[in-house]
Amino acid sequence: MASNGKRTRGKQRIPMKMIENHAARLATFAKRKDGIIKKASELGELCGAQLGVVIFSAAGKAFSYGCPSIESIIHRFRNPAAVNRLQPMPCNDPRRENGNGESNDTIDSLLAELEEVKGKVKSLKETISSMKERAPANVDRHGWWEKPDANFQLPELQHKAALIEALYNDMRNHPNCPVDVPPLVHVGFGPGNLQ
Amino acid sequence: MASNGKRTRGKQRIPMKMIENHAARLATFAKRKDGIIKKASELGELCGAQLGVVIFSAAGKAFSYGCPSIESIIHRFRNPAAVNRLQPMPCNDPRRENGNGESNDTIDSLLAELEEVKGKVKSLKETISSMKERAPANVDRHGWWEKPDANFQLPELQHKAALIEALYNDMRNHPNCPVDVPPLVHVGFGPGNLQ
DNA sequence: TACTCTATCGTTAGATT
DNA sequence: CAATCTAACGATAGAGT
Repeated sequence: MASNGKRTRGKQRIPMKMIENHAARLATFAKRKDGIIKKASELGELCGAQLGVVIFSAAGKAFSYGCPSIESIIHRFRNPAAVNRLQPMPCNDPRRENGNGESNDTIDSLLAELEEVKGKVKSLKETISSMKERAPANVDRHGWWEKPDANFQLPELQHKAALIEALYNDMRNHPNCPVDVPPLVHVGFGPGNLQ
Repeated sequence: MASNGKRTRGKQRIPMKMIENHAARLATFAKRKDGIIKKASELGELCGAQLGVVIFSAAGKAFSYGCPSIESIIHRFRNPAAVNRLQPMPCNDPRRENGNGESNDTIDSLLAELEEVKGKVKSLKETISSMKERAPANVDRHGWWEKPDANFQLPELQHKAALIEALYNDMRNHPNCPVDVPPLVHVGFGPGNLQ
């Protein structure tokens, strides 16, 4: 606890040199490795760039990220002549066989690919989390945007209705929305009804 | 100039999809490419990690960063055995089991784990697909369940409204729903209006 | 076109669990 | 230890030059 009233001191500036404390160095490595890989995936998505990142921890563990794949990036980097034939993997490339353009012939590359796929799992989970942001837990047994199933009870229906109303009102109040859209009538679902 | 008194609007959130505007895409590419390379150099410096980044712009120009060099990173990634001699192998590293670095048991278990994680990726992608099932592409720039942003135009709003109406009707017709819930009035959004 | 300037957003250091 | 939580710091979208 900081000496002032705040719960933490927040992010602090650190000198740009090897972090001496072992635990702090490992923690920073894990966070920043994830941060770089996220930035890399965003650059690929936003700008249509192809790029790859390979990171070895101080302990020697390999991590990688590649768009469309780390192997394709290394191959392209090594073969500038092939630069203009980027999107599809060349048909005569032996690595085509596993469909991902990646050769699996060393344990290191397997470990790296494993980390890469685990990273995908993480980012997919983050995607799902952001999709669910408007969804309180009790409505989230399946996902509030789905058709309610037979087990839905009234409180859940009311909650779901409130979320749908919020979406509808987002629409109604949108600047490009025609002015005469009426408010949503919510008899039977409003907080004052059928409690 | 922003409509309020401020000189700029500051950094604004942008959707994580290909930036349509060509100039904006180039500007973002240049900034973010530099940002990633800076982050990479910091990770090397702070944590003693070895890492490399290779980036191809959409136009095909290559950029790279490596610590200690991009070539050494690619070489190490491709030739784990050679580099592993330079650093002590961690005691819990599966590669220790076999002096030649290629235990079939290890490879088999890695392959199995890889398949397992790939299966997770597949099921997560299916989850996301089912979440998006009601979302036609033109409304899906962010995800129709999100609040519409300022760029939404009328046709998208109409489409979004139709989807919200469908949800509302799922509610109304649900067996546990009170019978007196009125139909959603959709003047201004229905297919016959404001086309 | 590339550089500068701000305000805001996303990242992350440090503490806690 | 890995995950979570804050608040501060650093990266950057958009506008201007």
